[in-house]
This record gives sequence, structure tokens and C-alpha cells, in this order.
Amino acid sequence: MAEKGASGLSLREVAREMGVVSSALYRYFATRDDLLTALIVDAYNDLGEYAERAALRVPRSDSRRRLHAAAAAIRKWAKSNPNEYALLYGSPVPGYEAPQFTVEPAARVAVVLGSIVADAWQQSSADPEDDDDGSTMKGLLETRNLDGAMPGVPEPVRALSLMVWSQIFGCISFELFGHYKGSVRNINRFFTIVVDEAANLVLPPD
Amino acid sequence: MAEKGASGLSLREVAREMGVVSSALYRYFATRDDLLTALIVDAYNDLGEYAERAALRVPRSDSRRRLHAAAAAIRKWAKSNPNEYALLYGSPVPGYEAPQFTVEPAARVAVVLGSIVADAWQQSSADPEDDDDGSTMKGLLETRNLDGAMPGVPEPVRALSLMVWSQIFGCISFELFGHYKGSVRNINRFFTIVVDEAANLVLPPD
DNA sequence: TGTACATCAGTGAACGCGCGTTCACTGATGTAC
DNA sequence: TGTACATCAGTGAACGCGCGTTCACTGATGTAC
Repeated sequence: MAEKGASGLSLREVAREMGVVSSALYRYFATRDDLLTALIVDAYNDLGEYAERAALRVPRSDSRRRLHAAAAAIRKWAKSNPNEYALLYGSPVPGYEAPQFTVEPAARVAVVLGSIVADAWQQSSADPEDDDDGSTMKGLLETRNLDGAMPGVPEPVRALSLMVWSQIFGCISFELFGHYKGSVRNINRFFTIVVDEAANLVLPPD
Repeated sequence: MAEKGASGLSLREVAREMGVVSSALYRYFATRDDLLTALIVDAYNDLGEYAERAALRVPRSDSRRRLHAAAAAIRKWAKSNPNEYALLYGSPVPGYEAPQFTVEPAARVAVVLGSIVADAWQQSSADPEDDDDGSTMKGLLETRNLDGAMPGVPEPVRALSLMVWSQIFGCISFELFGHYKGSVRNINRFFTIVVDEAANLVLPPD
């Protein structure tokens, strides 16, 4: 049962892409929303795994290059799976609310970025609590989440990681959804600079 | 003819919200896409004006507070008009391609941010060309656009303005589309910090 | 001041379409004896 | 080795619904004489 390749967010279109009649899907999914959930979980995992692999290809010591590799991989995935990307990061589907168990696969790609940042701070002698605004970052986050993924990483750094995460995805969304059209000429370099500034924000000074 | 308040991106729903039968809209719009275009232009102008007003309420000399005011206004508008926001900044509507003349209203809100940044540099004695990576920002942008809106502002600053623009909207989109759920606890403060970091990036040092 | 006519905003029925969902079915594959 | 039956993936027709769009129409408002 290959869910791959489908993406029209209409049950009938998914069936069509799988070369199957629409009612056949009801053997596997009770309802359209269940199908949607499966597609979403699948896409999150696909993206997450893709980013993980990209990060692993760069030595752990070079955090900045790792961050660039992961970000570039996310962007590449987004551009080759624009429908999936829009499903995950575009407008929410009107009637649909994602069930709780989609949270973990959704976090996967954020965890990749977070781990890179966490690694960097662990290797560094700098103390993130000393940061300019380290003190203002208390109580900013939910305590439970990301805690398992970034153990022992102080809250300011985790908060900054979330900012980097949304910066990268904000940039990719704007590119994919056409908002840079007419203003940015060299998007590749633009994106690289965005990631680099993000890295400046979030990596420890050396 | 009040277009206000409508937003279901279905012609029939727009008609319904206006208390009118669906075919009545064909007296004003030849096609559904024309209606969509009108709604989009309207929403862009509404948001743009709202941000402009917010910026004007803060003295021009205090660029950082101005940036915060504009960003907060954008976020507030987004939260009180979530459907309009998704229409403008969410997934593109499948069959629809926005006509050329939507570009100007679309740019309006970016111009607000850009002008604040431009003002700041004009008042400062610092030279943006001296910046760390000022040299790497050549040829990054389209030359025509934003030029009228930010006259005499060097390219590195204009490029940074675009990054701030997409950072702010990236953060708002993540909030509205539910991606911070379970990780960010105090979104108001989180957003403020994001804007402040963006300001650090884009405003001249004093 | 009153009648005749044009304008024009909005109505309501109808169309063909794609959607999600149901249901009785077909036909291939696997298991029991 | 061969027949009988259960399992189960997928079919195809049908449903009610909301959509975009059309078309002939109604009825109020404004203008001409």
C-alpha cells in the first residue's frame, strides 16, 4: 500500500493517483479525515527523515555547516513536494483538525534543527544564560515538549531554536507561495543568507 | 457594494455572507477568479493601511518602537482576520493565478516595514556598506521593485528588510496555523523577541 | 402633475461537475479436507 | 492432487451536497414628455 505521490487532498484524487476506484480507499480509511491524517503523518516523516539524513552527512563539530545542510534539505524537499508542503505548512484544511498523534512526526524536523543547536552549545564553553536577553527568555516555552529531544539544553537556546525553525520555514513558504516574485532575484543566495543570520542568532560565539 | 467581512473563498459563500443570491454577484464580477482578485486586493489594502497607521502613531525617530508597532499591528490584523490572512499568505488557491495589478497592494505592507528601516539608516551615520556581509548582498534583489518605495536605500538594507518581512510573517503564519501549539507557551512575548531580533539585524547600530 | 418607458440590482430555477460516502457485487487468493 | 469454502482487495452504480455559471424574470428607481 503505497501512499506516496498522492497529494490532491481530495479522497477521489488520491484514489485516482493510485489507479484505484474511490470507494476502494474505504477498506483502509474509515473517513476522508483519516486518509488526510495518514498523508500528513507520512509527509512529516518523509521530510523529517530527509532532513535528518542531510544533517548526518556533515560532521557534528561543524554546527554551522550542519544547519545549512539541514535547511537546504528542507527547502529542497519543499520544492520537490510542493503539494505535501502546502498540506503541512499552508492554510489549515477547513473542517479538519489533526489528531494528537500527528504531533510527534510534526516535531521531527524541528528536532533536527534543535539538536544541531544543542550540540553546538554542548561543545562550546559559552554559557547561554549570559546572553543579552537570556533572562527575558524564561517561561517562554512549554516545559514538556522538546525536552526529550533537547535534554539539558537551557531554555533560551531552545527558544532561539524555535525562532530559527520558523525563520527557515517562513522563508521557504514565501518562496513557494510566490511572495518573493518581483523583489528577490537570487533566491538561492537569499536563502543562504537567511540561514546564516539565523545561525548567528542561535549558535554560540566562538 | 461592501466586500467587507466576506472570506469563504467560495462565490456562493461570499454571496451568502452578503445576504444575496449567488447569481447576483455576476452583475459585478465576470467570474469567480475576478471576485477572488477583488477580495485579495481589498484584504492587502486593508492590512497595508492598518500597518501604516500603526507605524505613524510612533515618532519617526524611534525606529525600533516603530518596527514593533507595525509588526504588532500586522499580527493583530492577522488574528482578527484569519480567513483573509490565509487567503493572502496561506497555500495558493489551486486554479488561481493573481493578475499583475495585485502586486502593488501586496507590496504595501512590506513597504511599511521597509520605510521604517530606510528611515533609520537615513538618520544614522553608519554606512550599511561596511556591514559584515554587505558585500555579499549585491545582486540579490530585483532592481525595479521596492526602488520607488525605498529610494536611495542601499541594497544590503533592502535585502535585510525583506528578511525581516518574511521573519515576521513566518512567525505569524506558524502561530495562526497552529505550529507553535505544544511548544511555545507565551506567544506574545515570543513574537516580541522575534521582532526585536529582527530589529537588531536590520537597524543601524547606534 | 401624471403617464410611459428605460435602466438596472437582484431573484430563482436549472445545468453539469466533483466531492464524500454507501452498498451489493465480483473475482482472485489462500486454507481445509 | 483435487474440490469446497472463506477471506478479502477492489468494482461500479448510486445518493445527496455544494460548487460555478446561465438565463429568463421581477420589481423598484430614475428620466422624458
